[in-house]
Amino acid sequence: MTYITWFRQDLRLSDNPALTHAVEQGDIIPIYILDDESAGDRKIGGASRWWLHHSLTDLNSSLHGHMKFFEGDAHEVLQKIVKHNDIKGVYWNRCYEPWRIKRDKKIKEWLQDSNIDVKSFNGSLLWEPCDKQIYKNDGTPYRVFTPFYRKGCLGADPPRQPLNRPDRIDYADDDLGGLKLDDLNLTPTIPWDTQMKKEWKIGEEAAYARLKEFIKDGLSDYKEGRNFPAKNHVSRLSPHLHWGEISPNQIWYAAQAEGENKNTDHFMSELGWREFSYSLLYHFPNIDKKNLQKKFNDFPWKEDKKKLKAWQKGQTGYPIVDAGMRELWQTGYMHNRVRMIVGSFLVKNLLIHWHQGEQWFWDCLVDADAASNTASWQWVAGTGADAAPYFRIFNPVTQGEKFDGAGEYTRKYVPELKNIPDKYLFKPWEAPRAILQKAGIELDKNYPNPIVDVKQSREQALEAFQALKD
DNA sequence: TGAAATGTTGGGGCG
DNA sequence: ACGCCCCAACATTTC
Repeated sequence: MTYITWFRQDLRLSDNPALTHAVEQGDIIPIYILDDESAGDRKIGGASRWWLHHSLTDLNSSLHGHMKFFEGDAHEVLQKIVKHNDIKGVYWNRCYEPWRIKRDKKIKEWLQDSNIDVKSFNGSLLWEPCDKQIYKNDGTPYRVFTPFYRKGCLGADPPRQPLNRPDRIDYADDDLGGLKLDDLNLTPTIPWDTQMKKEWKIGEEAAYARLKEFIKDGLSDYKEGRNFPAKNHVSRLSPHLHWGEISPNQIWYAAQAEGENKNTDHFMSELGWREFSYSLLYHFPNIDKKNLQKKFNDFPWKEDKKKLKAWQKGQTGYPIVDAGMRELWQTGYMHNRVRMIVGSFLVKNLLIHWHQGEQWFWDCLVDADAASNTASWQWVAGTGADAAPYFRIFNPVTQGEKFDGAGEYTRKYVPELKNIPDKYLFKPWEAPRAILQKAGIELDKNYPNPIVDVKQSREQALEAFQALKD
């Protein structure tokens, strides 16, 4: 009896309901399908492919090299597998991107019609968006985070306790063929991943170690510390969580075990934001393209390729913005506080459409996630559910001074400003000539002048937003 | 999970 | 001692 475990966004052995179910049935064949064909314009981005490669390497090694790799339309791939092999069942953990829901539904129906046992499980969310417990009393989904989380999530049945890793896994002899992992061509042809390699430890064991380390070093001052990008007080679990190297259930209960206080509560509510994003994507499947608040549809966004490029490359002349964008480029990650700052800058100072930012993040982030990325960009743009109000515009100078006062983070990623005094670090254009000279800075030579005036562009944005209301 | 403008308060300098 | 002004510090309002 042979059962297929189809790994997708659940690249782990512990707390994996589909895997646990499969090994209880009999011998398994673990498979992974790189399905760019069904993904439309949501093909996995560059940095994410890099992560995926290493995560699959790790998982395959935990599976003693038994993983089979495929590429192409998942439905067709599975049809071929089933045709040439005696498969009794196919199991997976659910994904929630609209294109995956559509695809998986078709596959499920076809397998049922073919009399092959098929089951899907919840392996990625604490509360699934289809759970009627987390709808409002009137039967519609929440559009505001706080009641969604407090009343909806916390009022519902608690999340599943994490499952143990299966004691033993029996592998079926198979004749599937399939590709080698390297054949999926997930790693870059030009070596832009040198720094990323140094930055991350990838895989299930590394994810769990990161969780333990965060709980030991970061959680106790999470609520305040999470705002300071130079501090080590955020979990950095997002890529592990996106790829399912660790489950939200494992994180949830590990945090809860530390006892209730403002820090654990706040950290757990951040998992709640992830749930909220998934709920929004599920109920508003166009969220990656359409403004949730329709009144923004007529907003006069600017087309400005040059400024967009300057933003992408970290050459805006605003040091905290540039530091963030360079962190992203070099490491595939950006600290949350800085994500808000660079997002606000793109949308509200450059007046460039949030789609542009979202797409850049999609390609550059190792934690790029259709739900979190689109919901968060809509949030920062003010177009989304429970969004930052349109008039909330971050001042990159003030934010830098407030959250990176000593400049440790900014100087790390913008080393050309290493020697400028703190007083001028976030506004070098205001520094007296002598100070710039002493610090070895020549504006527009080795560090740009601001590409936009924040005060003026802020007023312009407020005016444009105001016009929408009228 | 803002920022800037505006309003309020209270301490200290000073005639 | 007192009133007046200044202004920093804090609070509130507005965008």
